[in-house]
Amino acid sequence: MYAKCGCTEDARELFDNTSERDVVSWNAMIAGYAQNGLGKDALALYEQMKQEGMQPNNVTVVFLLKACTSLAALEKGKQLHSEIIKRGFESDVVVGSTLVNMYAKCGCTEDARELFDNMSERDVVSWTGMIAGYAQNGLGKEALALFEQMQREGTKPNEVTYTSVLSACAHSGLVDQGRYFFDSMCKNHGVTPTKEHYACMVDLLGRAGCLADAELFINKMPIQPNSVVWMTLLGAARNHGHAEIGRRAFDRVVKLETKNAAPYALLSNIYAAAGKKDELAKIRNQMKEAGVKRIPGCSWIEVDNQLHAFVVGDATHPQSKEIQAELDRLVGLMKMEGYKPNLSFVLDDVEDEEKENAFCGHSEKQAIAFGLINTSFGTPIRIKKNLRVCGDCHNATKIISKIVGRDISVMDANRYHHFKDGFCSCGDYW
DNA sequence: CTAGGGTTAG
Repeated sequence: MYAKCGCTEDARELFDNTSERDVVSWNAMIAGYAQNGLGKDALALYEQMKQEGMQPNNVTVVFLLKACTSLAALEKGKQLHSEIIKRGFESDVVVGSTLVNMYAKCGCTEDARELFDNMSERDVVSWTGMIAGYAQNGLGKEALALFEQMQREGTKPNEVTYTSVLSACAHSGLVDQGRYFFDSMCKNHGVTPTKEHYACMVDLLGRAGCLADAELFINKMPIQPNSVVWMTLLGAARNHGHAEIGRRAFDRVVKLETKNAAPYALLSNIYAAAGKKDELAKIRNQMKEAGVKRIPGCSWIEVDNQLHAFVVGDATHPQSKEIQAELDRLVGLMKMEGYKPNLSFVLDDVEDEEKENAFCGHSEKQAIAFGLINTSFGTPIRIKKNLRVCGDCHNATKIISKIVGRDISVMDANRYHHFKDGFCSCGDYW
């Protein structure tokens, strides 16, 4: 009960003081960790569980898999998979769906699909999970093909399925298909669009650069648009450098979410990219007046399977020299590419205030510019390409993608992005 | 024989 409410510490105390613990108590505690973003603790507790001779059941492994998914701990997930086979939990629909999800979210869509095809039983959740897996990895066509197959085989899509389908269209630039599915969902399948569906449509239109359409779409919504919808538009305005629409979306978000720093960061990005220093300063002031605090930015970069994290302002890390060398190399590449540094690109002699400005519009290039310092980062997340950049990373990704001449994948504190053909697919990753 | 799986945004 405590664990479900997010009070994992209280739950743990109670758990530790319970003399007779059965599988259900262990499951509840592991679930508490896994569902509150404490994947590592969940996995650690499982080690303890095994040491104490307690046998996991099919419910235990579902939570453990969820922990692996949130940590993108693919190797651990694979170990669990073999344990699932050994213990005979494989045929459980829920376990199967969770496994498929784990593989897909770790970027292994092919493995996920093979598992999915071999499942003895599939329900609407299994189908939706696999479709979402494709969507999150930018495989829009595969997602839509599976959606067709699902219907052919007689499973009726529900509102979550449609959310995944629309997200697949958005992440793959399938604008017309997305519009079609949105319409047919209402007319032919009796699914009333929710705010999630509207957010997907705004994302779809916004990503494709149809910002005016996206704004019009919001203004015609029959339900009250929430902050997520406006944030989606603001994000799209940032990505396409549209200051006017960005400003309008920003004003809406700030009214709905007074303490969120994200809209300030996004609007700052727009103004910084457009060189509007006056506007940038105004936003900073407005943020101060509203008492909104910036969450320190953290960016990661992976080069040849080595993952490094960067935190603004931390110059004391022992590995800072090696990282600095790697950053210098990347900066050199950028310059060769004819990239023109803006704002405070030059690291050593920036004023503190400039740093603040840039931090407001924190982006990877600015992170690099500040010589943000590495802290080595535990388990590298599996990725097919050997270079990754993370952070509030849109601009940086474009640049670095161009430099290395191929698609790259990106992560920030919460999301995994894969850039392909100018579109970015995002999924939860952290 | 209860628990457990899929969705949106930056």
